Amino acid sequence: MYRTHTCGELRAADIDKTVTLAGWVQKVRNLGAMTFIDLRDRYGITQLVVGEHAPAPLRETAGSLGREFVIQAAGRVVERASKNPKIATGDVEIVLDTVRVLSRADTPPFTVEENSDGGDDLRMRYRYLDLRRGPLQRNMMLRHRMAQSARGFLDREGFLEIETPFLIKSTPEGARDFVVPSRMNPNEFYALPQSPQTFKQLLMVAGYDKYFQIVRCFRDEDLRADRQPEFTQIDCEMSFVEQADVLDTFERMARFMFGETIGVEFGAKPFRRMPYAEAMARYGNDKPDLRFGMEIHELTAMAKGHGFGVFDDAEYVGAIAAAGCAGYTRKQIDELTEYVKRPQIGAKGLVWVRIEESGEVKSSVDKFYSPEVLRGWATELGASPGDMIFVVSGSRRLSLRVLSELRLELGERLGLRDKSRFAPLWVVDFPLLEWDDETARFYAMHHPFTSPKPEDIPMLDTDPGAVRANAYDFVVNGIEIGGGSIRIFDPELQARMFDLLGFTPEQAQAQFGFLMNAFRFGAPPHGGIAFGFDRFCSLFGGADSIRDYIAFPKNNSGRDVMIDAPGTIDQAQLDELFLKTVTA
RNA sequence: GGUGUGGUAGUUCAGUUGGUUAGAAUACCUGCCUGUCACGCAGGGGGUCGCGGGUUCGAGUCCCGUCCAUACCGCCA
Repeated sequence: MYRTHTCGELRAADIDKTVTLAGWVQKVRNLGAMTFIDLRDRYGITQLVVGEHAPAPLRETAGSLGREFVIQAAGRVVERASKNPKIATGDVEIVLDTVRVLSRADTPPFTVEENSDGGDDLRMRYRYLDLRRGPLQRNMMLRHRMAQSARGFLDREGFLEIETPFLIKSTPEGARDFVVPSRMNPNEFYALPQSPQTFKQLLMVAGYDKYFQIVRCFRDEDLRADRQPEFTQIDCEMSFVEQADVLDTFERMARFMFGETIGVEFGAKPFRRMPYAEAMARYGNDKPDLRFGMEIHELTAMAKGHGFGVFDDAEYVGAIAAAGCAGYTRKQIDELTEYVKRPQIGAKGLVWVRIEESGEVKSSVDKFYSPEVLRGWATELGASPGDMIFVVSGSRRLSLRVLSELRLELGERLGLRDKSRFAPLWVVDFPLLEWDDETARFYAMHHPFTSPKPEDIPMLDTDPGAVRANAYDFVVNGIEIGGGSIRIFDPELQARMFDLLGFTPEQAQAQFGFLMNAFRFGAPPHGGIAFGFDRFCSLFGGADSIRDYIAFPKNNSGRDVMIDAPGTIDQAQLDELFLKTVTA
């Protein structure tokens, strides 16, 4: 037996016990006659001490220990002369009788401590050392607890966890696929799933009316702080449900996970449900951050006809009111202007209206607008003395985008985006289709299996762009955590959808024939949802990046810098995969 | 594919207008130290200034190219 206790469990009650610990040496403090050793494992840190009366070999071994050596140390638990309230085991220490080096270690490239001195790239290359650190270990434990809590909830609700294949078929729609060559089928390729979407629908046809899977998904697209090429979804599907049933079930799951893993409760009131159109109009965004107000108000009618050409010619004029920001200096306003004029956002300019504490209004457009008109804007926005109004104009689409970015930036600057607060909501009634100018066709906003709202079905022929879908997103703090829909289960309607999306019947049959065929053998009404589990974890952990919630993530270029993947393969492997048809 | 930021000691960074032998902290090594827990004190070693080219009497510093990292835009049904 290598140990009797972990490095995190000894307390004052254990005093006088003889114990054996094993772990990694975090730090050696040699004071001459006595040596202190911080011994770490994933449960905590325990201080070991070798005193002046210890035998010479023991003192020698203790003095020779380096960072990250793995040792086994035995001794007696004693009360500390000076306690350390910063660690859980800080009341006690172990007076060593023996210490054995189980494994030596090179000097680590960065300090393996709570706050490492290493940069991101280096920590990624030595991820196994980074994972020894408290912050990463706590992230991994949070992730584990969240997975267990979701699994437990779904199990109790009668969901079956069923695995679906990773080697499937490539589809041209949606994200790029990772492809895998097939040795036994020369010049043919599997694709890794972007999601188990079609399989879970087939499971519904098969009668497994409540399915879930905590499953890896793959998308060969560019990365972000919150996007990895392989990521994990809590993927769920239910039969004989309407949208309200799905939202109810997974709202309960979310509440359960919040409560059980981070102790956050939301009270009895259901999560807010906001139509997509309302989210766009009030927040300029389909995933609004509801931790703060500062809503967008349209001023188009009020702003036109006063001789200010920029607004007169604009399709849309809109504004937000920043509470308490009337004191913003010219420099601060310029900064914000520059911020929204960056190419990523694309504003042409930013008009400001200052409402002084005295009630007097001042603006960058005083030449065109009387104080009465500007006060009218303030009333529309609900702005009070001491507030600053920012006005943006242009196309509706661009203006809302600018106002959305500006709102989030101001929220950030004003400290309104508190990571310890959570504002969940359901965004519902997404458009079914999105027009793409470049290819001059409609694309499914969610995916081609999403059902239109029954009352909008007549518009499929007259105005497809206006058709709303039975699709919903779960949004928390401006982050899309989950999304799903009620699916089409009528083969006729599904065929019509493919037609709208520009598929010929042959193409539809070739791509998705297996699903449409299945629907001909008794498909139940069904729908579901998938949660981005990595994002869920980083949200709970209060982080912006999902990387520190994934044990072995990829870097910005999709590389694993630790194992140096992807890499080339040798010619023999290539030959086996590709040359059979050529040589046959 | 695009834009911004960065690349200097093992590590994190500073480095002025282009000018002597490129610095600090930390880590590492040696010595001293009986209550440390960011231990302390004294000393020491450690540099292809990402790479390639150019301008210049002279380049860490300026220019061009390139690679890498990172944030974002495009993209992500």
